[in-house]
Amino acid sequence: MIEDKGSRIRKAALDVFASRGFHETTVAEIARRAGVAKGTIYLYFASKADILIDVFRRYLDEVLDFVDELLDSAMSAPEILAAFVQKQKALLQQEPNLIRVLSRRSLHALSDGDEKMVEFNQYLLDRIAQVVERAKDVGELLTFDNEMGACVLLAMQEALPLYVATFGRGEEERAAAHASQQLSEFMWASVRKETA
Amino acid sequence: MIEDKGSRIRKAALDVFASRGFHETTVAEIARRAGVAKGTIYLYFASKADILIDVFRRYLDEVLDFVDELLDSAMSAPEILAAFVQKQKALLQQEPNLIRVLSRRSLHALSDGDEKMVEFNQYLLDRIAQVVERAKDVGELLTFDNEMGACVLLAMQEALPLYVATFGRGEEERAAAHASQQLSEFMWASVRKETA
Amino acid sequence: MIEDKGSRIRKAALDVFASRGFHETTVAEIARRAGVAKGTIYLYFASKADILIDVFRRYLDEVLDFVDELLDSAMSAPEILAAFVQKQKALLQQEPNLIRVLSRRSLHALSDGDEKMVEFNQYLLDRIAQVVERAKDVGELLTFDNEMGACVLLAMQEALPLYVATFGRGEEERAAAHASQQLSEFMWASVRKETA
Amino acid sequence: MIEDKGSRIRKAALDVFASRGFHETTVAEIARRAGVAKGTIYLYFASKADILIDVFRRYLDEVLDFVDELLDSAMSAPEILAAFVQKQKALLQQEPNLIRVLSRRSLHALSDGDEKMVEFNQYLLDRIAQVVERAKDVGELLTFDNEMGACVLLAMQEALPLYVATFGRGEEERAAAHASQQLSEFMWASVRKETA
DNA sequence: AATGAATGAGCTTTCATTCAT
DNA sequence: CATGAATGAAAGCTCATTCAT
Repeated sequence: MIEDKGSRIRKAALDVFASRGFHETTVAEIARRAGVAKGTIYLYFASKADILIDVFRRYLDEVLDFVDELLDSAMSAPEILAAFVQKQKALLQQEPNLIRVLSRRSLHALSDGDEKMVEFNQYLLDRIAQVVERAKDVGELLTFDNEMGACVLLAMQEALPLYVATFGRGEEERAAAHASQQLSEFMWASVRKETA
Repeated sequence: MIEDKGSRIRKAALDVFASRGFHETTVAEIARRAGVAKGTIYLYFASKADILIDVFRRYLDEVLDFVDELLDSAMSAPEILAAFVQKQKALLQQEPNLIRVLSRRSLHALSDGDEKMVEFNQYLLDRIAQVVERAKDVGELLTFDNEMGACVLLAMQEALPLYVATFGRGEEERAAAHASQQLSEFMWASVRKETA
Repeated sequence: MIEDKGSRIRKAALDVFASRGFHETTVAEIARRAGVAKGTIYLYFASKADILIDVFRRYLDEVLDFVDELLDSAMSAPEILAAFVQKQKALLQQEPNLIRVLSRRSLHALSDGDEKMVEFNQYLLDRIAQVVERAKDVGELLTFDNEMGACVLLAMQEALPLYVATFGRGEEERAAAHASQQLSEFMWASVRKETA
Repeated sequence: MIEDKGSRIRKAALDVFASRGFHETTVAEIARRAGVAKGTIYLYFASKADILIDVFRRYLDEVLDFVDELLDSAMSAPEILAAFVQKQKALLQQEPNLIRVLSRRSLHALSDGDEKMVEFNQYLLDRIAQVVERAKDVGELLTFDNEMGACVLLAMQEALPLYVATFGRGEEERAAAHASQQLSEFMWASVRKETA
């Protein structure tokens, strides 16, 4: 089964972006890794930046679709949060290099990276705010600004790669599992209403 | 009183890094903004990257010194966390562009940025873990991995610029004040032991 | 028949090196003269210095190969010396600018030029010393240190461009012919045994 | 006895030119070595190139003056040639770095190096041609073009640094003495009339 | 006379992108 | 669809020279 050429390029790009960073990666290197000619890349992507954006968009779309499903389900807020963290962990373990590219905040390496980042964050934060909103409705949560709550919950995700990079050298797999489990608890603890 | 030329360059660089990003910033632009010749920059900094590193190191040193003071004080854990957030807010409001450069995680733009970032994080996380450790000793905290706790608390800081950038457009000042107040509460909520 | 692009660049570089010198020559000028883009040069040569080294190596290889042939032949010492001079004259007339680049000792303009020059000289002097050795065996020569004899014979070659540059302005062709004929005689005179 | 500052600079420049080459030498390095400020150099020399030219001119003047004396003396041609070589050897041994700067043909590193070199050569070759002329008058020499003869004799000088650099590594002193003695003999041999 | 901070022109080299084949 | 030779804009950095002190 010959793999789709676009995917080969995306995969190759992700690998090189992860190990060298966006600016240090050359199109020639991506082409070499993907086993195609330099010119071929431009048949599938408009530019080098476009490859990165595409990777992000696909990742984001998957996360967003998942969040949509969570919202449609009958799960409780802590369950949703836990599922969210699990989903993220699963994605990152399925494509380990994604963690490095996301954690490098590679989008910022783009000249218009801020705009795209803000746009992405908008989508995601809106969805998270909805989870929070609903949880509040059933009296599970503290009183706080939903938007800020969403920001905090999203920001906490960064703890995962932060922990892996800082304390998990050499045993990334185990560290990620440990961190993700703890992260779920922290997320819930930060928003739950204190029990009487 | 004529301002120190090194500071002028640092300030100019911060401004341009903030608006264009590290790689998109040219040394010529920094020089123009600082009102000095291109060559002059190299009398004060070894390279373009060196300017960024210098900005980071100064920021980090200030934060670390402050954390050291907090640890030497007799403050309680929630007070320390609040003070920490306040300090960060103060620094960022004193130099608003710092927030953008830090949030861009510009260091990652450097080829050896990862190493420096990890090193910086090490310092900071160790200090935060100490706060956590002490609070635990006095029975204020939940049981959790100190290191992961520190990661979470540090990661949550990112919520501040995230909120400002996403929801505070046009009223950064007010947004930052609001976010920082909320952030303190979230931080404490995420680690405190539930009251019976 | 379109000329090989590498040769076009080599030729253009030789021309500009000859008129401006190595350091005063810019890659842009070479590109302009060769009718290619600046970047194209780097598809054929690793660096500006590499172009010069390549020119030298090709010249030296041709001379060395010729000397090898001479040594394999049954020619007498004076014949070999004359042939050597003739060969050099031919090369220089075939590519007049070579004379200027060689006489400028452009290799010395390279930071590691000395090492390369010494290496080149080693080859050449060893071969010349062999000619001298053989001639001595048949009793044609004065008694002297072969190595110094080789140095003198090689150094004398410089008289050719020296004469052309100093006294042959405007009639290089004729001057070179005259000088090369005289040079052969001088070379032989300097080493032959006096006839009784 | 405090040394003249101009001499200190000249000496320092000669040392650095010898070890690094003209273009690789910075004015800052010369200043450091001479123990003066960068700006001070420009009180004594018009430019970096001017230092090199000055060194050459002083060397050349000394050689030319010496040749003038030789011509005024009653010495025979071979004696003059030997004296000439001796003089050159003496100068080079008195200031060993001079040999490296001269042999590097540093003047060629100047943009207008050729013009100066030709000018210098003109002076010198004219003087040498006079020696040759006189020797011919008394029937000591072969018949040949005086100018070419002068070129050959001058070119042969290069054999001295060539020998030292190629075969005298580590024992420059001894190599120079040996080479200079042999060189005198070669010079005379190349022009003397064969004795019957 | 001496200094050295400041200047800015100028250079090599890289690499994303194009397009003729 | 695929190629890869060719392009040329762009940028960091050096360093000879100047000049206010």
